[in-house]
Amino acid sequence: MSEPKQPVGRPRDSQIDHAIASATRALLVERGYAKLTVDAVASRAGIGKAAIYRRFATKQEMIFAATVHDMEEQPPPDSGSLRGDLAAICDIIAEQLSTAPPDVLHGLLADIHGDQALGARFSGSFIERERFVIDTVLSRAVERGELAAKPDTAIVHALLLGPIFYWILILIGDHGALPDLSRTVAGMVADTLTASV
Amino acid sequence: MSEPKQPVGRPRDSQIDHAIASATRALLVERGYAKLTVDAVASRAGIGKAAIYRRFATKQEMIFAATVHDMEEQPPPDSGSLRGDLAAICDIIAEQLSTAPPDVLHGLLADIHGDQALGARFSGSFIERERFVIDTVLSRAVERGELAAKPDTAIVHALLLGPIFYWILILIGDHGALPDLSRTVAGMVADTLTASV
Amino acid sequence: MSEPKQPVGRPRDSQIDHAIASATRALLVERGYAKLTVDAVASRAGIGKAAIYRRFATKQEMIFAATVHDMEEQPPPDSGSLRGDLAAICDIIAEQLSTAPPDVLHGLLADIHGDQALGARFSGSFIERERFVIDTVLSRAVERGELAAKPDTAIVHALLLGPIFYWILILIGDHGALPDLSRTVAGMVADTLTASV
Amino acid sequence: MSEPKQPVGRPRDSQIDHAIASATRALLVERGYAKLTVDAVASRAGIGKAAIYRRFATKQEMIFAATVHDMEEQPPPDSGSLRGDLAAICDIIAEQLSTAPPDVLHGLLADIHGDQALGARFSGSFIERERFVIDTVLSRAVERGELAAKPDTAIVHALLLGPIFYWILILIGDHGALPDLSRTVAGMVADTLTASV
DNA sequence: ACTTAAACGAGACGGTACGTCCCGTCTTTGC
DNA sequence: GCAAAGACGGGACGTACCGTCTCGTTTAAGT
Repeated sequence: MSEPKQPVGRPRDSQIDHAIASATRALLVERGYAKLTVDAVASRAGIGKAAIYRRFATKQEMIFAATVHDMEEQPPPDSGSLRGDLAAICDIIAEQLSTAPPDVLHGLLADIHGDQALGARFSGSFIERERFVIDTVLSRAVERGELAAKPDTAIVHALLLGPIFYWILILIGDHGALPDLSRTVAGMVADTLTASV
Repeated sequence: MSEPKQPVGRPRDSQIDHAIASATRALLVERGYAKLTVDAVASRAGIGKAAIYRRFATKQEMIFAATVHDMEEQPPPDSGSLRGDLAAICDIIAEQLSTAPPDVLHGLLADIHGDQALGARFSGSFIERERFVIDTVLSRAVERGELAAKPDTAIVHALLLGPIFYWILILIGDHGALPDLSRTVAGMVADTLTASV
Repeated sequence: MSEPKQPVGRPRDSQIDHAIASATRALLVERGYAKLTVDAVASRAGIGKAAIYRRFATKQEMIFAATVHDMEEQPPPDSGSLRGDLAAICDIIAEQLSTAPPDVLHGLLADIHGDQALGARFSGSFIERERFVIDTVLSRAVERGELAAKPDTAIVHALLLGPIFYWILILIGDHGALPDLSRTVAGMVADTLTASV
Repeated sequence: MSEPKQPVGRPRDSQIDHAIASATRALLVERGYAKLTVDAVASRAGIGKAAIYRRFATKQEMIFAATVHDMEEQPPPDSGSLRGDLAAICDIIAEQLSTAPPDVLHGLLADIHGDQALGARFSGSFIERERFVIDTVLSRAVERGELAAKPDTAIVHALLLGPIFYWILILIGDHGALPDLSRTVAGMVADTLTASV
């Protein structure tokens, strides 16, 4: 009846999972996305290539796991006001996007949307996580009476994070301007939502 | 003294330029960005690889030329109101982004930002064009008295187009919802700008 | 002082020895020497790879044990005449070589002579056995008065078995012609030896 | 009607054919058959691996071409007597086999007989060449009246070269004894053939 | 019965080579 | 004197196999 799936044979070495992720991240920073090779990751991690391909079907999945998948979950902010919550969400995203080398972001997104399976996993992890955070914040605003009705989460999602992504990914704008942009976006979206009550 | 570059020898065949661009676009649609090879483009176009590399330094430049570069210039809209102009800008962008396969957009962006020269060309063509369009629209709004002062064009750029790009590139959202999103974004930005007077 | 190596712990399972040898032979026939893998042998035998490497240092030793080593010893023939004895020796060898797939013989020989230890074992088992058989037959011929002096065993060995091996291993000749070849070789060598008296 | 197959495109560089063969032979001598890698051959030859795999489907075909296929043709000896001709044939073969590293011979033979296509090519080159040489020598002996009828070439082939191959490949006998063995074999076969008149 | 120590099936591990693919360049022949 | 055809050096990919190494379990011999 139960399916505890007690595994036979030698179990996977979880240290190797970490070693792969670490080596991948280090090499992404050192050499950039385009120059990253699986052999280099294996060599840096002190393991064999087979150990990588036993875990990931392709190089892209490995990178995905080492970056997007391993991002720690962020609990929804709770500042007491919708505007404050939205600003916090923007700040966190801006912070996360700023720390990654810019070509990694593009390479990663290109790979994600060039592979059916990865696209689904991306939606299921990062996108879904953001959706949940925004949804929670909006629900609290409704409870507080700031909003009369909960608006479409997906639309708010795009309105809120779109400008941040665009600034970093497309305009390659000054990162120093990001806090200002965050506040502007958050305020604009908050005003729009409360006004439509 | 003059440099009209009077060409010696057989001139380049302009039909080949078109054949390359056509073959590239066709293969991008058929196979996707990741599976596009220069050999395949040459074969499909019925030409030799040398003819491609005589025109473009890299595969990325070829794709760039066949996609971004060939986008026709759009004059700034002039609907009479800021809100209408912004909505028109959003609609045009949404339309252009919708026609391309999504993985091509990501691949292209990744290549653009992975190559110094292409990045500059992209800024000089697409980005600069949008900047000019938005700047013109904002200036007209100031003349009309809709705005007290012309706000930072780059910020408006991000606020306006960010959500559209995010919807299409990151969320892979329903294209049917794009007109609504365009109107929402344009209204929101217009309200924010006029309110801050 | 004594070294009976009284074993502690679980004793080796002799059924596994047979399972390995059987699986090895079966896979050699089914897939050929080049395609034989240790994993396949283990899988076919229903055992783990460790059980194989506990018994044999290398894949080559395993194959060697499953083929050469298991050949039963043949007592020297005693037909009453040198010619008859030599023909019997040829027939037995031809019979043994015919049963094995030809690529196995070559693979085995290559491995044997590519590995010091295996080469010595091969010399000590197969070669030495043949040498002894031929030596015995020649000695009996001397006793019988068929030969005046015992000729160099190694030379006779080569003269006698060389053509058989060559026919099977190099020419990949018709096996139906082997009895004829055996008789021809035996007669020729016998004549040569007796003529040189 | 004609099929001169006038090739389009850049022709193969015949220097590369030689470079591959030379590098292969050099590395076979330096490292032995088992340690030969395609990458090492490419590196030594100063070429890319693709240039090798454009010419040969597998590593084995490459080695085959560099060794067996490139052996210069030897015209049939014509010493004036059957015995002399046979001895010459034996001497040439013994000489050729002696110069090659022993593990190369075994590895080569194993590969040849482990691959259908290579086996056929081997028969068509080396084996056929020897067959022709022996056939010519036997025909001349018939013309000279040394032989009443031409015996089966394949049988003579095996009788003549078998002992030489066996001595070198199986017995790993002393190479110093080869001239003696050659003479013994040639005399024995010549006697047998002439006696059966 | 209980301990002990090795053997066992399963399969992960480091390493090495394979054969494939593609990029951007170079070299022919033909129009 | 350019164009197609395609060979070239280089380099990464993903696969396969070897011989080793854990795991948790089983089996006998010695207590």
